[in-house]
Amino acid sequence: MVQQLDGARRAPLNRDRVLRAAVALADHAGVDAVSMRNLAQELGVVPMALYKHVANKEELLDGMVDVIVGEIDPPADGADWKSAIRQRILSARRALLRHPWSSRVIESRPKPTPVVLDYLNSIVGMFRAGGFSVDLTHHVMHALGSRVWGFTQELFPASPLPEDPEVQAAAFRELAGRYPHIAEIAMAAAHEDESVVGQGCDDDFEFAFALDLLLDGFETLHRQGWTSRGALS
Amino acid sequence: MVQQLDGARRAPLNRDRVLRAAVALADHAGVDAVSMRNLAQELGVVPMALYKHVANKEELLDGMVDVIVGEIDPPADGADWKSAIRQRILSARRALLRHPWSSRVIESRPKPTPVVLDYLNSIVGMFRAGGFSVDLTHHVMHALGSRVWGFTQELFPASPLPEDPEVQAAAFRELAGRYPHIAEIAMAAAHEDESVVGQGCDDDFEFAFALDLLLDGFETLHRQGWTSRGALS
DNA sequence: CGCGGAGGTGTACGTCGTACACCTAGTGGT
DNA sequence: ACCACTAGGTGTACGACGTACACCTCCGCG
Repeated sequence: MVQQLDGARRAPLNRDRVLRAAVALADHAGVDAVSMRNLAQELGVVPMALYKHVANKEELLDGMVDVIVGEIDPPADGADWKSAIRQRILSARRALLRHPWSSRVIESRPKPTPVVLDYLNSIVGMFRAGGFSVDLTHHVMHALGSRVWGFTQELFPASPLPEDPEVQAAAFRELAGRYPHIAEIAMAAAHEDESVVGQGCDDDFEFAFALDLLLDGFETLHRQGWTSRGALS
Repeated sequence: MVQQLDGARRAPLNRDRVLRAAVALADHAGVDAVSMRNLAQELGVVPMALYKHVANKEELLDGMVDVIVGEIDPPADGADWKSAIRQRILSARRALLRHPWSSRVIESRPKPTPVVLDYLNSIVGMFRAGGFSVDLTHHVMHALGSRVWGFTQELFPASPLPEDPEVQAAAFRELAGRYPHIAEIAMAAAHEDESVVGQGCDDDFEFAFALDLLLDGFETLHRQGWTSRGALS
């Protein structure tokens, strides 16, 4: 029988438990709270114990990304390339949004893990299966950039609006004075979701807008038999 | 007269000198080397002295971004919206590339400084001056994302290739085995610049490719009188 | 003359990642 | 039955880091 003489003996750690705990910690306490020390405490273990399962903190972060990538749905087969890729990327986006810290972490990784490469490889494959030339596929992947992950950098990182409508109005007046054009489009966003100065933009809409713009562009180029030869200066 | 009794008395620091020194330090030693301690040493001063000119490290980083944004050319007037914006963004890109660390730092800033808002405001204004509706301009800015700054996230962060061609070939064979689609497009990139396995991609080409794809898309929507009303589900 | 403030100093604290030596319990070989 | 080996967990320690706080030292102004 399993020995548990002196109280409940902890099941031994393993890489997977460490990574999942790290993800959970980041989810509910923010990614900044993910220090080796905090994480160890969360697991009821001394900090150095973690190093038996991950080489160092960088590898821990890589592993956390892998966990998120693991949540992305597999490709839907039977669909045309465009909607298949669209669905897949939107699935990636859903995974990312479940873990708001993950886009920042993904950006920060200096080199892709095998799991990441698998994902990218499969996206590339979907373009190829759709009949895209190697050449076009290459450039198209670049054009997608971080959007393959389902996110775009926020230009205005959505600072939470002040509660007091008085203060809010004042802040807005100042904005309008100094940055009239920004104020104008901020207004438009607010009107769209019919609140006074709403929660800002509908991020999902913005994402889909940009994604579809790109995919449509890709489709056109593909149909035209675009090659980089013709485009080079 | 200026006192300099005991040897050359250092000219007093000021915010600007601090920021410029920080940029210079990041340029030649990498952004990770920009610690308050290192920076202070570079300026021949004790770490805490910096806090008389910058509130804290976050503000220092903000200031460094401002320095870079200050290097972006002002809008070229007299041109149509499309080429004016194109030029401006490519100028931003040139500024960024002069300081390779800056895209990472820009990404990391939680809220935009006035200088950044000025830049964004002026880009928005350029779309508006081109006749874009407030509505379309808004979405178009989102679609641009980090590309207004002149960068896209690198999906494959360009790890320096190993010197030894033997090792290089082996690495490539493994890549080809596990990630055939990626290998394929990597090959294509290599062929384009006609080296065996070249320095990888022509980033400038990739950037312009994606930027123009977007700008063309924007133009089409603009001409069609696109509004978000019609696009909503 | 004196005093206030701008600018620079020195010390100290808490946090971080992690190197290194150590311990411990369970396993396989003989 | 023994012992060596090892995977996993511990404890201590070091050198970064950002920065709070008390202090000093001038300069210019009244």
